[in-house]
Amino acid sequence: MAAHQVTIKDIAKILGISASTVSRALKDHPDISPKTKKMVQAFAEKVQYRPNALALNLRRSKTNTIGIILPEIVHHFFSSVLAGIDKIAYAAGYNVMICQSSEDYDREVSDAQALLDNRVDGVLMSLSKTTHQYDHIRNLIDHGVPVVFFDRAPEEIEADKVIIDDFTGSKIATHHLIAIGCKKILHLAGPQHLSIGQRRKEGYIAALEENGFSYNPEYIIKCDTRDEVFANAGKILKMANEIDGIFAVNDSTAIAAMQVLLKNDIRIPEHISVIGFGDGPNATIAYPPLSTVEQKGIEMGQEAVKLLIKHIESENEIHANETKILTPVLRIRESTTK
Amino acid sequence: MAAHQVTIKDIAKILGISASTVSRALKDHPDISPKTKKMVQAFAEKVQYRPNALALNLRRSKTNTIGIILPEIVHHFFSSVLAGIDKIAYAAGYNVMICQSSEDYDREVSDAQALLDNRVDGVLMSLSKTTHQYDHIRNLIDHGVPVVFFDRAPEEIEADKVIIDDFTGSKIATHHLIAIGCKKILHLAGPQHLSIGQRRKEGYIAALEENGFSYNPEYIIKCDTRDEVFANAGKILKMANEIDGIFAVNDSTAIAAMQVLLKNDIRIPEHISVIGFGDGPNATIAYPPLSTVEQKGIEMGQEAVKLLIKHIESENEIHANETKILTPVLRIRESTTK
DNA sequence: AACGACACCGCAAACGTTTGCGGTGTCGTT
DNA sequence: AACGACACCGCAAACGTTTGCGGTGTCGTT
Repeated sequence: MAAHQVTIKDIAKILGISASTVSRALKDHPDISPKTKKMVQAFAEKVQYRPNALALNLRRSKTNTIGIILPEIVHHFFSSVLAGIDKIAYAAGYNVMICQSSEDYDREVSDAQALLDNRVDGVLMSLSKTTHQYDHIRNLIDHGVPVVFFDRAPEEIEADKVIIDDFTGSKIATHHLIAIGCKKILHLAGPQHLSIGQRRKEGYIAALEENGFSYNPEYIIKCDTRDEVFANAGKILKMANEIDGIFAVNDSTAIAAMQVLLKNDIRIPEHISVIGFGDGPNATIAYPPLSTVEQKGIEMGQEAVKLLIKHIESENEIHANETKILTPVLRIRESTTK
Repeated sequence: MAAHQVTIKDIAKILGISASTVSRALKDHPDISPKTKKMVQAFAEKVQYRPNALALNLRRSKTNTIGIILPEIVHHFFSSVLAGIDKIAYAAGYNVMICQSSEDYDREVSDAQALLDNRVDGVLMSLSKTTHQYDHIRNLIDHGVPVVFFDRAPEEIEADKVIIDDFTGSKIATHHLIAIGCKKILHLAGPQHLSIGQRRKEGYIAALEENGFSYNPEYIIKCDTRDEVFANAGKILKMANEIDGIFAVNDSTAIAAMQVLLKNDIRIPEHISVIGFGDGPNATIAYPPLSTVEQKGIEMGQEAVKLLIKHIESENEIHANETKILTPVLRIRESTTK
């Protein structure tokens, strides 16, 4: 056991011909006689010859591998994106190499370097929350590695991007709250240096203004994780008498907020209506089922990897950067059904 | 732009020395004079030289890459395992190449082949539900690729394995139901050709017998996904009058069952107590919060990759296969708190 | 008889590294 | 003067492929 894999050289030696002939016979090159081809192909089949991908990669300096850098694997949205990527990549004959930055800038930088060292054909990437500069990304691009961003994309970098229309999405969500009668809406917001956090806040503000409501900065709290909700529970409960609606930047924040409110006998949606953003499986499992804005991770992954493969395989044609914007859809459930 | 990466040859040519000297200077080999070392190292630093991983891999036929084959990425348990793997692997200097079989045997076979072609140093794997034969795995092992299974492992294959003690886990869960007064307990079971499904059923049966209950085969339904619960809703509701407890093979099945029961005005836990298996974030979000058996995905991933790395780096010492059994812990929540 | 056309195959270099081995040059010692 | 010890460096082969180029052999044609 631990048998070494049979190589072209092995076949050549055993069959008494040169490695070049074996190589050509295997790929049906016209220079090789039918008799030799048959012999080589039959023998290769018999010994289960498989080309060594390492050698191929080195030769053509192409690896048929796509690198992925994302903030967290254990996160329903990102793992759906992964699933979408994987499906298309597999069908197109690419492998995927995955790195998670764990929302850490330094890790993101070293991941980018590792992918470059391994000569991946392209990189799919979503920024970590702690990333404020982009030299590691420019480094990839300067070395000819195509980069496509999904979800969290930097405005400063020219590249293909697949994002959802966060502005419109949160505008729709806020409009919905207003439509069912909410007048004082709290926004649990994401970090403002990520366009995603910023856009969602802007959509919220725009919806208020379109409805002639004055926008109250006190009704915006930076709070975008379950833990932050619990940390800010006092603050939120103190406002609970004033407000009648909450729009949270993501579902798990919305759900945690609902749990805090329910525990303090504040009824949802009768007292406060709540809407989230994302539509993972949690939304349907939550109590009450959470209204939210659907953010199709699988579709985002598929679109991103399609753009990347197109870029990779278009070789040296000039490449015009594309930004694909997915339009979000409102999913109304019981948390906003009075 | 699209600048090609600088190589040892480039450095050698520019500095007017041989590639061998550059190579040795970079790794501080004693044969090289301090002056040359300084010169090479300074220059390499300046031009940001990075070794080409492809060439290194070919040379030492080692890739510093770990292959992973798992059924689904979009699944909280598996994505936590991934996160656990990634953390340890990254710290140890390994990259990870991930393939999802999507519960499809053919895909699993071709994934295994792809990992072999890419000469990964080892494989971490959890079987798909449709895998009933193991030649693709034997093929890996026969070619000297260490394989470590996690969670879903075949009994027929000799290899390192990290599993949880499914038998004890479900025995504990069933005992708990009995302890709070349940006498007729329905088991929503997993597929019986996977040891995981089988063991959990056996634990359920053992708990019944230890308490002197007769075991009723009609109280076992093959049903281990949300969709299957909805498909079997009629059957389950028909039994709802007789039974007073449900032990489901996993959390999402348990939660779907609770939703079906609640919709038909059957109260939980007053009328029927429900317990699951897994303890993902869904359990705390469910209504009522779901009692379950904790199955630490992150820890499982970490243990599995540690075993694998140990195997990889022990080289040619004889390797005794280990099976690591993680002990599950009961998490009591409101779904079983009368 | 000589030449061209064609079929078929192998040499060698290349991708970017590493490393055993041998070679040169400079000392100090006898 | 000759030798040994040592420092320092380069050649060449190797990992497993691919591919341009050239080479040989067999025809048929004139």
